[in-house]
Amino acid sequence: MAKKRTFPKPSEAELRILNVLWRHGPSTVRKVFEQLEPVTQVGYTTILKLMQIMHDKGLAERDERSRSHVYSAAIACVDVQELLVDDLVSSAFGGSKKRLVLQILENADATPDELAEIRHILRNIDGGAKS
Amino acid sequence: MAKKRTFPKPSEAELRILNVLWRHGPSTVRKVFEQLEPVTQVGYTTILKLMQIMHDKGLAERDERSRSHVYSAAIACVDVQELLVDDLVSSAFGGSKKRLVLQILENADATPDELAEIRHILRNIDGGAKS
DNA sequence: TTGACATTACGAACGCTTTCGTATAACATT
DNA sequence: AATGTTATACGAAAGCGTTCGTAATGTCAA
Repeated sequence: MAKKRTFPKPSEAELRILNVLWRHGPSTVRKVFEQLEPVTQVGYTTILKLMQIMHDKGLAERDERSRSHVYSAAIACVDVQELLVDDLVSSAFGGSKKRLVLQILENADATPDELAEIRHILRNIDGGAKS
Repeated sequence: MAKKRTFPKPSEAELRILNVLWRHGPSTVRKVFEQLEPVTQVGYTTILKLMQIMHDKGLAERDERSRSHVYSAAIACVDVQELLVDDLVSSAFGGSKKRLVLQILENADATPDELAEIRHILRNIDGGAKS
């Protein structure tokens, strides 16, 4: 059977940090801080604390060999995306991924023809879920 | 310009209640409780309190004319869905709805041809966002 | 070595969500 | 009217996420 990664759902602040780690690879707290500070306006020790917590939770790994610990994401971006999507789908789309996709597409500017096409393709998705 | 509904992001418990209100229409606390209790195992006064808070926040309206107040969703399902999707997209998909859709479709069983088709259609979406 | 600086560790506070116990009020039944 | 039932209102506690101040520790240059 397929391997099943299981990890806690990252919080919003944790997700911001994960995004930096995914984009920049293994980084010190300072590096992450420098990326986030202009945006979030948050202090250095806050980022530090969050990253320590992420390490405790298993969301991040760290290399302690040098004084400035080097953190890296312990979970794949795509896995988190999948978790969050599943979460959203089950809490706000009645468990149907199809509905989520359709909802997005309908709010976009696609022609009726294109939409019909997509509907057809989507028939595969969502095994038993209602349309 | 288009009307712009603005409301706070519903919490998880609030979303569970909203789902009941959307599905069943205007309901008393007891009705909502009866729907959720088997699933969430939570007490009556908890649901009551939550629904009162939702009323305060403007997420729900209530008719107090009869002793048992009748609550109804003050926001449309599709509006909440849009809010949550935008939230997810900006926090976990680099702001690109296209990436979200593609991610879902790739995890589904669609043929390469179909995927190519969808990619083509998606070119419209996501004005400037990178693919 | 000593002082300045950077880094980690720790603890605490604050806000928000979720939960429930208890009090109070309205209603129904006898 | 008295009693039991059902509703709302209120307050408080517990849990989690986020934030930061401060202490402790390591590093490096003068």
